[in-house]
Amino acid sequence: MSEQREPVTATIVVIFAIIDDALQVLLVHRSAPPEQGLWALPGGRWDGSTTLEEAAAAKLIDETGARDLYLEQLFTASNLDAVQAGVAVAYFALVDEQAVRLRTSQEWPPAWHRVDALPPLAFRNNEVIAQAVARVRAKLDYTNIAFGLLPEQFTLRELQSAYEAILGTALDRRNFRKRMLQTEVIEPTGEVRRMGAHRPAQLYRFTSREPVFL
Amino acid sequence: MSEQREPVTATIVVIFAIIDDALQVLLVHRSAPPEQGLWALPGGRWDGSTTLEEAAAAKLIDETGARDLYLEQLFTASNLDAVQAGVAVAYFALVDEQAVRLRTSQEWPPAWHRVDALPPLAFRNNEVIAQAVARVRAKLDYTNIAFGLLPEQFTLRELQSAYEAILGTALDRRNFRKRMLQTEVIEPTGEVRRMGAHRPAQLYRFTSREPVFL
DNA sequence: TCAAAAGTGTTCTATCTACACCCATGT
DNA sequence: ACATGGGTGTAGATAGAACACTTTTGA
Repeated sequence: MSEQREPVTATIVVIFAIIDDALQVLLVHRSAPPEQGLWALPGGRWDGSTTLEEAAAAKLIDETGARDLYLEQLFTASNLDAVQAGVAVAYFALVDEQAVRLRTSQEWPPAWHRVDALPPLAFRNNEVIAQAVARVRAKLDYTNIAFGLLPEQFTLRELQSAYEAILGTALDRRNFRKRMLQTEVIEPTGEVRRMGAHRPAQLYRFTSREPVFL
Repeated sequence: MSEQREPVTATIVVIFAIIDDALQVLLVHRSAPPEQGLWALPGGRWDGSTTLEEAAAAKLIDETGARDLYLEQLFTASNLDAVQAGVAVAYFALVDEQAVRLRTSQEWPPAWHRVDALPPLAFRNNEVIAQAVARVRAKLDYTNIAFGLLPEQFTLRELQSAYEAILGTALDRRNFRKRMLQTEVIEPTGEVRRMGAHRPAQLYRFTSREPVFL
């Protein structure tokens, strides 16, 4: 019998933001083997000194500089890379791009990539991202998770653009407004935003910034 | 700095069956510390020589003797027990009670317990089971996963009883039949079952025994 | 006064819910 | 013939989808 090393545990995080009216994901450049030179999801070894969720949150804050973000576990995969036995616990996160400050020190800094135009990815990160996108799309329908993607105050148009970017389909303005208000996902703040030569837009906030099922 | 041991990885399985018109879960008795004497979900260390899913499936077959079962990953928890750092990857499974042969050799053999009347459980297995029940309930509505709980052929009444046992609510016979047939989840086999002094019941099968979304 | 985005209601359609009677069989 | 569970259709309510014009502003 050969000596068995204990399998390693890692966390990886799919970080989403809406940028240029598109759903984008944060990728880092691998500067060392394995899979050197490819883009990959941020992640790292877990040493057991925190909970998994705390480790994922720490990674997220490390990459984005932002706090109070939406973070949810996706699934756990074994043997994502063939180098050594282990599990990777995948999370996904939703961040407001305006609250993010990426690290820029390295030669290849982390960068946003549209989910519909991903570069070649390390390991099987394509599948992880695909699952994450599917989960977010599904949850848009029956939860308020969009709060993770938007600032404290926003116009209905901005909220609808976020939905459309994620779902990849156009939505009817009137029906969208009706649903958001009837389900009490959002409420008007009373303030308006003046932007350009047209009627000012009412500003809204999420009635709750905790996850809520509709 | 203290020496860090690599965190351990374990799989645990919530095995469901419909027994006596109730949703029941398979528990094993802990004969050694920690949590000695309590009931717990079956599970064990993962050594990395297989995929996680294979390890969970092996545990399931080991406990039930049945194959071709429905198995799905639930979530991964860290630090479920306080003894050593580690992660537990939880799965849930749906089995047809008629296909199960439990091990009976031990003094305290594995046993079925109704999910609405669980004994004191080791670790935080209550939470794991609660999550599994919630997942199964939700998926009954928009998938065909009930195929995991039923034999090849069954009457509509048996299928409905399974749904009612899981959801904990009564369903309308006519609407239930309509939905099952319209969505093509099941189809009549042409055979009937004679049971007692009344009209024989048509037998049905699932149109697919692979997971399908409706 | 014009351009540009914000704001607003109604009709139609599809889906879900509620509900009661006849049918086939064994004893 | 009777008791038992199996089988079936319709009407009302609800939720979702489609759709066009008026308002407010800055230039």
